Amino acid sequence: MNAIPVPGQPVRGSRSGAPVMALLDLLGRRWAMGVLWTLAEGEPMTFRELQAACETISPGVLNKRLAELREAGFVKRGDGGYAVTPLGRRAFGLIEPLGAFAKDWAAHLDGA
Amino acid sequence: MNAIPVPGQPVRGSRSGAPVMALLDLLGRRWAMGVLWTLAEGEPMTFRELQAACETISPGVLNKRLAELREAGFVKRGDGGYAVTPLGRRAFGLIEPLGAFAKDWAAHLDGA
DNA sequence: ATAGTGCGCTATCAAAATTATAGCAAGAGG
DNA sequence: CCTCTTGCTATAATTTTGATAGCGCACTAT
Repeated sequence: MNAIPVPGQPVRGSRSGAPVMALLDLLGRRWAMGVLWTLAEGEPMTFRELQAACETISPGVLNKRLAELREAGFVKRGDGGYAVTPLGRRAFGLIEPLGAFAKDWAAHLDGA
Repeated sequence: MNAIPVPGQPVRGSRSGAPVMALLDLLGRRWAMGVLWTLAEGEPMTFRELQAACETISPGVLNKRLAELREAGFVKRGDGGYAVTPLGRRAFGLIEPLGAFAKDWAAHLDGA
């Protein structure tokens, strides 16, 4: 199985492994931000709840993303299922504004 | 060729096409955020400059991401090459804080 | 006119990631 | 024991991405 991108090591997109590039690699994987988003809004959630909330994710991918997010320290397993860690919550705080922006974007695409 | 995710249409991750899910689909594609980031910092850039700045991106993928980002209204072509649009700059403004966060994350991974 | 040079890509094929689907193993409740 | 739920694993099909070659055009120098 392949490891998570680690700052300081070469990652997809940067041989130098600039931290931000490692993070973009990690979060840019399909579903990664979606899982974090969904979980942050409804924690704690069981595997199947999460799967249902994500509508179309497959268990293999969900499991892989969870493993990565856990290894990265954004998500943990506890009572009641999966939940975000404090670090994960900070990450979510950063992507949350995308929600409002997305609405403007939608309007932009309609309008012109 | 496949279209960009559009808010209001089913996208990967949401049959309802919540705007944020469409945006996460678009930006979650490999290299999408990296290209936006790189471009926002060095605009305007030619295709080849961008390719060089991204170190390991292949021209096929770069071209595809550029087409998507252009269709989404985040990037445009003008004199001197590609540049971000005002909307794209706003998007960049949202992902830029990930840079600082990534450093904390790196420290977190080291520390514990 | 001809021969370079750089640019924006397209073509092609291999490798990797993602998807859909089936279903197993373990624990709970009856 | 039987059934149900939960957390995943297995497998194969499909899509995406990655690496590399090189085309067609514009421009320049010869």
